Amino acid sequence: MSSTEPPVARTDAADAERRGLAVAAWAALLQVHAALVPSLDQLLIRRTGLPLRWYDVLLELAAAPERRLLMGELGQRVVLSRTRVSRIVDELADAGLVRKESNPWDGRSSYATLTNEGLVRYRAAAPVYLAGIEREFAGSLTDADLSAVASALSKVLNRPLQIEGGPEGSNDHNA
Amino acid sequence: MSSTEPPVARTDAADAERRGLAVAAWAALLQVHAALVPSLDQLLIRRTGLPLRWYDVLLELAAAPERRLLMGELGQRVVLSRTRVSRIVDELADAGLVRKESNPWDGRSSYATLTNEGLVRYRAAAPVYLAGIEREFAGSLTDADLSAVASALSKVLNRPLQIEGGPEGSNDHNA
DNA sequence: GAAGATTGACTGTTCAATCTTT
DNA sequence: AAAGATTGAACAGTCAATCTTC
Repeated sequence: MSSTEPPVARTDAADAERRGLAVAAWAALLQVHAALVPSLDQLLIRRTGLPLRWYDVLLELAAAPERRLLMGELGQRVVLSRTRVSRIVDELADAGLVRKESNPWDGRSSYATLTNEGLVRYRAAAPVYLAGIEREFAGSLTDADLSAVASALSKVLNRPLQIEGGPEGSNDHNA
Repeated sequence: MSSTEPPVARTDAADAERRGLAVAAWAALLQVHAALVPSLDQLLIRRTGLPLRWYDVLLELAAAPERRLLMGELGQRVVLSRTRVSRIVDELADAGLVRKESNPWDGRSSYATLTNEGLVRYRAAAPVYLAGIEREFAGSLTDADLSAVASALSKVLNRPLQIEGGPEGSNDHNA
């Protein structure tokens, strides 16, 4: 197994330091997420009546070409399972913020289309959410901090999915 | 860095750019979390039988003075609600990895104590988790990236909780 | 039979009410 | 009555099975 290792072995000390750095960064990410997501969710609900899961969907629809997307496309953009998209769009349709329309060219798929009221509600919520991000997250950080975080985390995302090699079990947790 | 605020009001253009940076960093954090947490959770379950929520609790107990913590302390360290700590510790007790003991000096509170088996299982799981973090997260990043992420996100955490000023509603979402 | 989507049952989390001890 | 913790009911999210259309 020499191919994935540096040409010269790292020292144990360097390895330990590297691991400490990795854990510190990952732990901080988890804690920030755990602290801020519920807080921003509550903020949005209090001030706009929209929970975060609704906001995310409305955001994608508002940015889409005809203000509509196929359910599958929508799921990909919001990083949601098919099941969850289905359920959330149902909630939004009940609330009148989204309309479900069939696709005339392919009867299997269907569109989620933003209604006028949905657009109004989204536009009212956007500045609240942005202000929340600034207040709870970005407010503590310099522009350089923000750039560093964005660029580092983007690298993580743009990496081809790591598949674990091994005999046991399947790992299509994202299927 | 004489102050965290600019001496003169920012221009609209600078504001917009700042907001874009903040949103990009926040969005990247959410996406990394959404992609990696389920993946690491599955990895841990497949290879060690411990779900991530168990691992987090075992980690804190293993690092604690007598390998035990009051339920409340435990909740604070893992960033979990009282209810959830209670439920997870029950699961761990059923599995024999933790023991619940009463506090002789204060009958209201109770300790969660790591059992020998719990310690063994934790020690077996730790390298799996660390390797997962390196492979899925840190592997894409330089040491400088990791330091920048850890330092920036720590600033967010160490900031005194932001309380929203305003007449409406309470905001004790973390009570 | 595969793709797109939905449904029912199950697991996990949260909210409000409760119990006990201080 | 306040602090520490737990419980039951409601809610959200996931997994496997299903339905329809291609």
